Formats: sequence, structure tokens, C-alpha cells
Amino acid sequence: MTGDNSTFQKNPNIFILKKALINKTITKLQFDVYMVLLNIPAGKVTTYKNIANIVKCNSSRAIGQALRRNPFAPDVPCHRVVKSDLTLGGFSGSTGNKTVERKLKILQSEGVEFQPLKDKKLEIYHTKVKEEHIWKQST
DNA sequence: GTTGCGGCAGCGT
DNA sequence: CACGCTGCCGCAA
Repeated sequence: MTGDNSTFQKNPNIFILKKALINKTITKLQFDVYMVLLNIPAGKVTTYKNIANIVKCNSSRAIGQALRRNPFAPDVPCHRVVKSDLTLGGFSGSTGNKTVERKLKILQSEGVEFQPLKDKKLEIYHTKVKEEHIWKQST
């Protein structure tokens, strides 16, 4: 193949992930999930459910579990994952406002925009990502 | 080496 | 709003 090897050169993280899988510091599900994350560019986000579909796992919650154990943060961008209703969801193993605020700040610094839900309380937890920032898989 | 149990950064009804 | 459910994984017996 004359194919594109630049992916590997631009993402040395892939090499690190494979190594971690072989050394069994991460599970196969973690490996699959983290590989998906590496394809999400800054300024975009995806959902737990979307990742679950990609890695063929029927439990979005298991995805959250894999993310919370991410040993490679922030190189593996676990903060670019939100809930299906486009609200923020948890971060770093917690759903508390204080913790989630950190997630919000990181995403905003990457250019992601948010809109609060008017009919709900103006809490961070009810802040939604604008749809234009949802990551669409390239074919 | 194996089995069983309980909890999880969510989702659907 | 409250509950039940899913698959996965760490830890104790």
C-alpha cells in the first residue's frame, strides 16, 4: 500500500496505546474507545452513545467507565465526550458542578460554543453544546 | 486459576 | 421526575 502512514506520525499516541494494550495497563474496550477519541479534532465533541455504537458496546455507561480510567489525559481527549442530550455529562469521575466546570472551560478554550436551556435553571449541568460542534465521522 | 458480586462520567421508558 | 436496564471491570472469596 502506498497508503497514508502520516496518521501514525502525527499521532504517536497510537503507538503508546498499543503498547499499553500489550502491557495490559488498559483493557481492549479502553483501547477501542481511546482510538476513537484520537480521531476527534479540537473544537468538536461526540457523545457516549455514539462511541458505544462505534465500538459495538450496548452500554454507554461502560464507555463512561473507560473514560474515567483514562491514564493518558489530556493527550487522549476524554473531555470531548458529552451526553446524548448534548449537556455536558461528567468529568474525571464526577458529575459535580465544580468538576464539570473544568470540562466546560477546556471545551470552550478549544472553540466549542454552548447555549443554556432557558426553561431550566441556569446551571452548568443544563448547558448544551451547539449542534454545529458535534463531530461527524468522515467516511 | 476461577467465580460472583457490585458499581459506573449514561440511556430509555 | 424516578426507576430499571445494559456491558464492562476491579476486587474479594
